[in-house]
Amino acid sequence: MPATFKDAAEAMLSRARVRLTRARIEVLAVLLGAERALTHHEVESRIARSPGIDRVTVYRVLDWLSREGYAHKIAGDDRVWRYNAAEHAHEQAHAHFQCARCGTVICLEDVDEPARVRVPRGFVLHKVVLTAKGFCATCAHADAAARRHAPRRAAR
Amino acid sequence: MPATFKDAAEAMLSRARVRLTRARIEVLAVLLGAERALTHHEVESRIARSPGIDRVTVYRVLDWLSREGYAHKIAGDDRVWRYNAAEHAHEQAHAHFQCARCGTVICLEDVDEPARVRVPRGFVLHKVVLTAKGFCATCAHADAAARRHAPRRAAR
DNA sequence: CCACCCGATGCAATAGAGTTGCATGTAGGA
DNA sequence: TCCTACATGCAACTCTATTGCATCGGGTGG
Repeated sequence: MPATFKDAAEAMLSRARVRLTRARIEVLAVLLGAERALTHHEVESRIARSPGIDRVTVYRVLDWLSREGYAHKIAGDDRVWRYNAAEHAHEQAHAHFQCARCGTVICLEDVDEPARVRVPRGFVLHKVVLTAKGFCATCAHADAAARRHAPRRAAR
Repeated sequence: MPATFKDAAEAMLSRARVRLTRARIEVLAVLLGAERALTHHEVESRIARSPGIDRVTVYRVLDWLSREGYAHKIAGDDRVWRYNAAEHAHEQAHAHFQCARCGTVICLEDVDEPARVRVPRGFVLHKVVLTAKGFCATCAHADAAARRHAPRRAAR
């Protein structure tokens, strides 16, 4: 992890009323340096080197980052939270791709439009989330290979 | 739970190569009689009366129902699976509303269009899921009331 | 109509993500 | 520099869901 991410993280967090702690800087730096959304576990292991920050602290920092708007908290189909740095404040058409095989989550950029949604009477709509599901490149290859060896057994 | 749901469940499951067991009928009947997606826990307690079916069996039956296409398995933000009977085989623009306060999930009918999504090279897109987030009617009321009493403290 | 077989079930133990309570440490303002 | 509110470490805990294994039973072949 280049020092630049740590610097960037520090710069992002340098605001009044925000406590600049090592844990926050390190975690945000990890998120900034990631090419995809990371799970708590992944964040933890990418911090590993250096004195080490407690599991629980990482949970709390991730939670704090998402509450404060520095990160997005994404629920996957595997019941695991994933986080990514909220670089571009894409408030509107927010979309993610989720691999049905390995769980990988990435942010999608090319999204046409949010699509209008009507909710029942009395309900309040806050936002609409688009989730694309399928296989990531790695898993698409693996799946294709598996099918070649056992063409009868389709990969669910 | 009217007997009609149980009958309907039994009719749906009466197919060759499908074992018609009490657990499957009861669980599917519960889903058919539900006005919204139910958690495993809710399904279990709605079955409660009558001899009682094991927790694990309910898990396995729900899983089986979703694998066989009789139900949809929905991942919520609270790390709890919710299931609803797959009455109309809405393969395309599938949309759910999810309450950010109580977790309630319902199926949405009024959805404009699936919205085109482009995925990175090598990725395979299976389907696009629309998730609307906000407050259900009950929680919208509760939130409004809470704001009146403590207007400074916005609901998260 | 009955016996047999494979899939379904019950029960207990286990897995794994995330949370909470409490004592201690520390960032940052006065 | 001192103080205080907030952040952290540690351990115990919650909760949903899964797995192993012995037993049961639905439904089909004979």
